[in-house]
Amino acid sequence: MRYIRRRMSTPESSFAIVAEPNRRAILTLLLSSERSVGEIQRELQMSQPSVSKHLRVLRDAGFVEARIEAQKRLYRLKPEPLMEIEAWLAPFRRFWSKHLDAPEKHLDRMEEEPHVQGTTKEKEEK
Amino acid sequence: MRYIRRRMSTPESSFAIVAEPNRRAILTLLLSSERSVGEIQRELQMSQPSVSKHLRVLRDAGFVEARIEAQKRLYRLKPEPLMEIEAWLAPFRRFWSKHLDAPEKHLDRMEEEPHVQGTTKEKEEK
DNA sequence: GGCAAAGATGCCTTGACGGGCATATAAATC
DNA sequence: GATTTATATGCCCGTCAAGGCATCTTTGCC
Repeated sequence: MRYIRRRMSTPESSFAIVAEPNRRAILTLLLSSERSVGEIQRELQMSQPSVSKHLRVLRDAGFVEARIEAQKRLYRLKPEPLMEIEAWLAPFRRFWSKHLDAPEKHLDRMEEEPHVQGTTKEKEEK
Repeated sequence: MRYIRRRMSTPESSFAIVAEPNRRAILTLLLSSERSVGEIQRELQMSQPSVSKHLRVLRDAGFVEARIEAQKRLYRLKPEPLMEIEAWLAPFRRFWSKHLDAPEKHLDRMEEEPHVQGTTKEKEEK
């Protein structure tokens, strides 16, 4: 009984995984409790194959893990990948906690120097 | 002198923006101080057009703002979009702080029930 | 005005990803 | 073993984003 190690997506891509709206929805769902594919499908109104595929991606990336119960697969959250994202954000948190104390400073400066909204003269729309 | 409002990407997509590695690199760079396109280009070893394009995306999404100095454009961070991401993560933080206190629980259960690593019998590689 | 430096855009090509649909697998039941 | 329920995969297609390269703008300077 040998286990083939599933290719884990590089830590790098944790962000890419979460970039998909349906996947975020799934993760949020799992926050309250583990769920079967069918339950997720119903609650999020997506097709079964779609749910399975997203779960596959999430599992490969370590965001979730599954447990078998009869024909069902019960998926639940795993914390690590999201913690990586947290970790990346940490330095920024320090940054903005500094800047949000005095947001006026920001705004003020904004008005003086005409805010760069694109260098080329703005074309209508587009 | 009318300002055309630039289409801001929906809050939704903040995640997608950060999913791009080069953009994350740029944001991290800007953490220490504002920078010109040329500086970013050199420090990150990317082509100038690429840098400009990413900055454009970042600016449209509100991650950065620019300031003019001579022919240069000095870009600097804006906190809001990253804070949105933080906000989304918050509920999960609560989740895992619960689960990491006793990670053994996790692991133990894992060993009893054979961990589902894909339902179909694993094929070599692939 | 003409030139140079610094950026911004446009166009094209390529590759990755997500959805739909059909189908293969798994597990339980009779 | 056949059938049913619950999932996982394969395949095809359309879309969209990123990089490369060439080119247009902007701004400063002479």
